[in-house]
Amino acid sequence: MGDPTRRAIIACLAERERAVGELAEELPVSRPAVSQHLKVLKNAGLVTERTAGTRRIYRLDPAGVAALRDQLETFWSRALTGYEDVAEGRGTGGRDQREEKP
Amino acid sequence: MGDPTRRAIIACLAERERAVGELAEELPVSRPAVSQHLKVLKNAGLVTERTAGTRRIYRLDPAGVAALRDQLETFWSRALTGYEDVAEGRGTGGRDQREEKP
DNA sequence: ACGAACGGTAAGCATAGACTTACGAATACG
DNA sequence: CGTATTCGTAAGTCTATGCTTACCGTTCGT
Repeated sequence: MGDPTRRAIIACLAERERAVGELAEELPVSRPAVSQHLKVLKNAGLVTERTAGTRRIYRLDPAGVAALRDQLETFWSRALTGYEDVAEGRGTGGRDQREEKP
Repeated sequence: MGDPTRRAIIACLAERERAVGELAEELPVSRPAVSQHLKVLKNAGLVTERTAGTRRIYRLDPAGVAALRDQLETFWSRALTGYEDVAEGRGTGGRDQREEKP
């Protein structure tokens, strides 16, 4: 979604890959909060995880980012050109799953 | 924001301009809810208002839509190419005012 | 001029979700 | 082995905000 913290995380990871603790240091929120955001972003296919010792390095997934970018582009371009049959119920994207089933 | 009802309104208005009541008929929410969304969208510069008798016809504002589309495009493209200095505090866009001052 | 249609606003409620503290699991290190 | 580091998860709180009902103003029709 359009949460500021979420966007900040994206921006930080755009700069370079980071561990969870590193992200938490640069952001005004606690480390668990960052962890939760990363979980969502991972489920959305926007970031990938890499384990290095006790640390988890997170990295943007170019494919996922490009996919989301294209879906947004499609939606807003259709809004401009006048087409429809989009966003009637499921939302903008198919890339919307939220949680792994517990 | 990324609210489903908000997107549905955008999609409806992309098809053709509509009055408030018309939108409320096609959506699963009440008329005042639509009215509130339209207020936000108007403040965001995404729709324009036209009075026709007792009815208010709403229409997408191509300029505003294009502006938002470009800002999103910029943000996500930077995420892909690796740049930063975006979304550090104010959010993605300057086009973020929420309410007219009371 | 009176009633009806249309729509914006206020007030209140309820749910989503973002955050924090507390705890447990996994790995590195002496 | 025992301790420290790093991180994920659970539980609970709190705020933002999307929706509804109720009310009022404005415009049109007869």
